Amino acid sequence: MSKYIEIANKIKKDILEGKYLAGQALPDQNELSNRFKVSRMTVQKALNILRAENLVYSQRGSGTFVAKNINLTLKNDQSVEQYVGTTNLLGKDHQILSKIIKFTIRYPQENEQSQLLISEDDLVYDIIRLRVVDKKPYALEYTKMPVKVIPGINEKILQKSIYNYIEKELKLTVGSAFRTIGADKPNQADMKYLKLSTEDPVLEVTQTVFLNNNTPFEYSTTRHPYNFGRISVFVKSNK
Amino acid sequence: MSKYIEIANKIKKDILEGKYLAGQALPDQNELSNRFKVSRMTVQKALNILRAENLVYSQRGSGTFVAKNINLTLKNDQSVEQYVGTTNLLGKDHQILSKIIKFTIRYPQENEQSQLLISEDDLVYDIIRLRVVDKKPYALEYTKMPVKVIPGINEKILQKSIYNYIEKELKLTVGSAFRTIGADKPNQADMKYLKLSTEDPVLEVTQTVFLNNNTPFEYSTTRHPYNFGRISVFVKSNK
DNA sequence: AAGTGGTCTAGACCACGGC
DNA sequence: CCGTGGTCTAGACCACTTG
Repeated sequence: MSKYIEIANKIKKDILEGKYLAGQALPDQNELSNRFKVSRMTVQKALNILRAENLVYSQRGSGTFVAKNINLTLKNDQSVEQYVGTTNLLGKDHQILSKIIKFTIRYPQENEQSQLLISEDDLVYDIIRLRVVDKKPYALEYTKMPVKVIPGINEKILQKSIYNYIEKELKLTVGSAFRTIGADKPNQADMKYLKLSTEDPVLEVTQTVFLNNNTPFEYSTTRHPYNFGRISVFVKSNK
Repeated sequence: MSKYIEIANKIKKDILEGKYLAGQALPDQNELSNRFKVSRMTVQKALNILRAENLVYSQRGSGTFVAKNINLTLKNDQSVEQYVGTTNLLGKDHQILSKIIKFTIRYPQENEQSQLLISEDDLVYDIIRLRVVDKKPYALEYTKMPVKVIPGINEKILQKSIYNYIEKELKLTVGSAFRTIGADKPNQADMKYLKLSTEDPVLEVTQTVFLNNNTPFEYSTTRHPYNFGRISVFVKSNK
């Protein structure tokens, strides 16, 4: 592992253990470069990571300080990956089942072609799954994936986790996701599978998910019962 | 301005102008450092910016390539700041009005103290505003702000934009925000002010917003009619 | 004035991909 | 093998804050 990542992790550990308290200054960069026996540039690369994670912030002429709101930042650590992979999100304490409502392979529609950057000849999986957590309906998922990017999907995989298959079996890495979130009235399918009445709102998340190399591999819409929980997002200004 | 930012902007401009097409390789780092007459480290700092913005991605041994999905990335450029400031979000083409439903100053509740990192003696504004866009109710906003961080709020400011006041008058910079998003049934106030019926869902966004130096200055809940639009988020994996 | 972080250099070595 | 990006150095200068 690179030095700067190790240093970032050490400092991070110190912060989480309370060695440096919220709002306090870290040792200055010269001190850190002496302590870790590296050049100052390397220290700065380490601090860059912590700054990007919002654990610390720096003020020229003054110092580098532990963020005043580390607690929130920690919540966010989960939520960056949160929506990518329902199975991972919920941990081991819960019983997660998937009922496959539809599973076919077909040619893509126009909007699917443009979202997944594929041509009309490239086949896509068309998947509808009901996700059930602790015997309560949790989400109704409409997923499209290009076969050539994610080969070998079958019912057995769909019953477990597509994301585990992608990362563990295909050895691909999930990179980023573009999501839009909205509220909606329940439709017929929602009421049937999520067991909602006409007055129960639905939280809908539509996303395109990309691999590390920027290839889109999933275009999906997920509809949740309104009281399933909330979606967390941490947004950094780019100024 | 620093060299690496100027270089990042130049390359960005080239990409946006289509000089380098989606998926194509950029000139390699040595070439760029010759072309811009800077060291390779400086080129790399420039590329770091573009990578963070998801405009390009690099593959060791192979090259640096323009992202295949620049279009989405551009949408995201708006949405990073999207929820911070309704007025800015919607641009000049629309008529935006704010009706002040409540505006008082009081001592904070416990959850407000912990969200805003203030003590029980620090006063907060307690603001409720109805936001109206093109004569249609757009949002019902419940805002709490610490008086000592954002001094001088008055009704005139509330009728326009709090964020303009913070950035232009107080010369403070908005840094980041932590948001949670959920769907809910409408309550009495929603139905009255947003003109909803009992079957119309509400999209609720609760957020804590921070200044550049990590000081929280806003803790708010905003409730939108379900068909007002959607919230966009771009999420990068941190692996 | 002293101490802090931010930028920049010129060169080195390494890890990886593709030929 | 060569060309690519990734890391790292030792030192320099600058910008800013604080006493």
